[in-house]
Amino acid sequence: MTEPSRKVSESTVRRLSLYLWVLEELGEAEVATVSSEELAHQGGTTAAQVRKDLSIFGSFGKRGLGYSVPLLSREIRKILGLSRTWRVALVGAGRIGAALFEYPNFRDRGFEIVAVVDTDARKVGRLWDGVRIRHASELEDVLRESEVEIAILAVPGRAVQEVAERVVSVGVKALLNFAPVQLRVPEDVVVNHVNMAVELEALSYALMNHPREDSSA
Amino acid sequence: MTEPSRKVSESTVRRLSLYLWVLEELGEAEVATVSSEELAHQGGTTAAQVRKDLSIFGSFGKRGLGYSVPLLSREIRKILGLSRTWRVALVGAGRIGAALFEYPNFRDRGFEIVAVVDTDARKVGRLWDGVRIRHASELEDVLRESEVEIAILAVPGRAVQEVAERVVSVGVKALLNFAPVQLRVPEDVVVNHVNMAVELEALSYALMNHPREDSSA
DNA sequence: ACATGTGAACTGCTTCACAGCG
DNA sequence: CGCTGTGAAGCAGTTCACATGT
Repeated sequence: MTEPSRKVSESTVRRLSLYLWVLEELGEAEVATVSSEELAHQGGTTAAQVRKDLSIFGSFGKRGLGYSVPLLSREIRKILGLSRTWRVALVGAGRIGAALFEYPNFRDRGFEIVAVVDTDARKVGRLWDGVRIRHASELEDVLRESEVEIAILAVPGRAVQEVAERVVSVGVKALLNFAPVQLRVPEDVVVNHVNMAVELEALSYALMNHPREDSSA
Repeated sequence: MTEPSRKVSESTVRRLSLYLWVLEELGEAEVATVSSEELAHQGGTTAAQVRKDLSIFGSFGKRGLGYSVPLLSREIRKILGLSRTWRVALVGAGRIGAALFEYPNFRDRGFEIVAVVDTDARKVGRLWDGVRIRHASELEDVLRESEVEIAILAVPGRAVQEVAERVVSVGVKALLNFAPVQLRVPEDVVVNHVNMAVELEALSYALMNHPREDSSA
């Protein structure tokens, strides 16, 4: 069973993804079985949380024993929708785009980049590992031809809202946005953000408010 | 006043960072004043949330009017600790590292990359915009010499825990980790993660469970 | 009149603690 | 006996609604 018994929170989904990383590492190390305790430790959370997260989708463990590593891996893959391949477009072939394209974990996890577009005429026509870079003016055609399901937006902030609208206009329902801009999209489109500036600024805040090892003592 | 009156949540900090992006855009457009309503709209949240977030740190608005764009920008910069410069090291000069180095928003926001290290002997010695790439074996020395406060870890997953420990050993208290691995660090060290795989997998989950526009009707 | 600032209500995530089962 | 699975309790973050101030 992989039918959630209740509404699933965003954070639960993210943790499942983390558990999967841990499980695959354990799998490579030929570990057969793992406790919620151990999974929690390596995944940066608590044992109770692990059990709660998993229990939403079913009972995958054996009492007194723990979870079978290969079985739980398989179940989480199913839950997250990673037992199929997703067709992904990369919009923007700049530095970030290039880095993403090379990121080995994407393909391993079933995300196949089937289309790349850019505005830079010098890049258009080049082959990136078998994928020909097309011009951004053809964006809609490319997305349709390649039957793209997920678009990664790696374009400058000022361009991203317009790009998002064009992507959405051809029926793409999932976006991963790297620009530091909040996208406005229709309700039925899911957007996730990777905002490195926000993460750095959160660090800045933390440093400010946790002055090194206290000097008042 | 920028003293928080109460415990500040992680999410509040992240939203402040987003508000700041919006405010700076408004500032460039010469907008003088903005309501919580408008800030919320552009920042992807609600008006009440905006007011709550800001009220933790003080009263920056004028009733009946809204918030002064330049004033609020300045206040949020102060709150987030962006009125000073942070000395940042980039550990790992691969694709992701290169992309980060070029990311213009970092420098604009006061994050200055003052050191770069890599394990690849061919890269060592090269100058990246005035910063010489040093060998990873010298990591600790480099961090000390350059008085690094924040380390960006852009190294492969299998290496990142060891790198983190070395970075922490010389007193760096803030890490931004790009590897899909949960880091174990001492309590007084802050770690933020940028995990593109997790974001993509969350999209996958969302797509699975929100089949396009329902076919049962 | 209008938009902020905020206590109070609400919602939902996390933690606890233990019953259930291998 | 050990570890999972889970209702119940606790807590944190969000939303509501209005008093406050300009």
